Amino acid sequence: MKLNTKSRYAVMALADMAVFSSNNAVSLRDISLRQGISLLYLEQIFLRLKKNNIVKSVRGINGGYILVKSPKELKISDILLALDQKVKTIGCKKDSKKSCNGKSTKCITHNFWDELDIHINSFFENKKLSDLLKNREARI
Amino acid sequence: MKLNTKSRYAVMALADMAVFSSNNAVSLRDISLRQGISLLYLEQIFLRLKKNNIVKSVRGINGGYILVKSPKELKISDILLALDQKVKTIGCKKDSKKSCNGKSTKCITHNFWDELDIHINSFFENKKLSDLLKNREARI
DNA sequence: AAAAACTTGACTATTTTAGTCGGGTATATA
DNA sequence: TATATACCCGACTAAAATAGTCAAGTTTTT
Repeated sequence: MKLNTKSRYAVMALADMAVFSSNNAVSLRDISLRQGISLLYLEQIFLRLKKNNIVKSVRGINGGYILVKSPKELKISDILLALDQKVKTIGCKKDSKKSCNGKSTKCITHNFWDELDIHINSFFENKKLSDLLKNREARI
Repeated sequence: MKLNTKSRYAVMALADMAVFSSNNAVSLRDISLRQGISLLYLEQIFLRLKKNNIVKSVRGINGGYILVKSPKELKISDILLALDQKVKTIGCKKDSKKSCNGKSTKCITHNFWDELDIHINSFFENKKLSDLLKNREARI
């Protein structure tokens, strides 16, 4: 089980912004250099962050991106939602359009995966971007 | 983020066994019919469950599989471990053999993913197979 | 003997993932 | 006003993972 790199890099990049923006826009180029993430890939990621109103952009020279909310208010779940389209993580079966086991009732494991889903999502709901920055020994 | 179907089907199949074994071996054919999972696929899954000592097999007519531990003692994490080889779920970067960001220090998000990992794994550690069977409205 | 059921490795089609490419557009500053 | 910087955006692709099948067994009960 893993999150895709888009989500992980998004969290990383936004954390970087939280550290390095001093009311200025932060350019992808700088993030790319500091975090070692491909610039082209970052562009793709920020496109979606922008569409989902996590960041806003400033064009032209000295442009870049700015966090829409403060790190204290930005939930990690908001970030993941912007990239994954779904907070629903795990289901019983692949094709869950039909019922879990092709029958009318819920399958044995149905409630279990629901519980897990809640467990994981509440973690992301309760974490703010600013929480990542506390007590870190690691600086860029 | 999702678990692969092997893991999900394994949990489903073992839950089925917990319900339907009455001290008899349970055949994959029966599980396949009840749960709507391909027999051939179940074979592949049970091979690994057997290797990891989650089930033992009885060959020949009336054969099948038997849970090694009781459902009350069998942790979900044991099952996932048998199929995934790893409980480690998420890291900062794809190639985490090197450090997270190609530098010597830990990256900004490193501790965060570690926390998440613990959060998820403790869920699996604390759930027993028997827990899935409680209060279920859904029967096969 | 025959049938049921486990055993095992190899194989394959499909999907997902990670990431690149190319050709834009906007804007600050010299 | 030229130009460099930086955002914008859809399309594309190579590689890996996934889900599942196939074939050819072996073992054991009846």
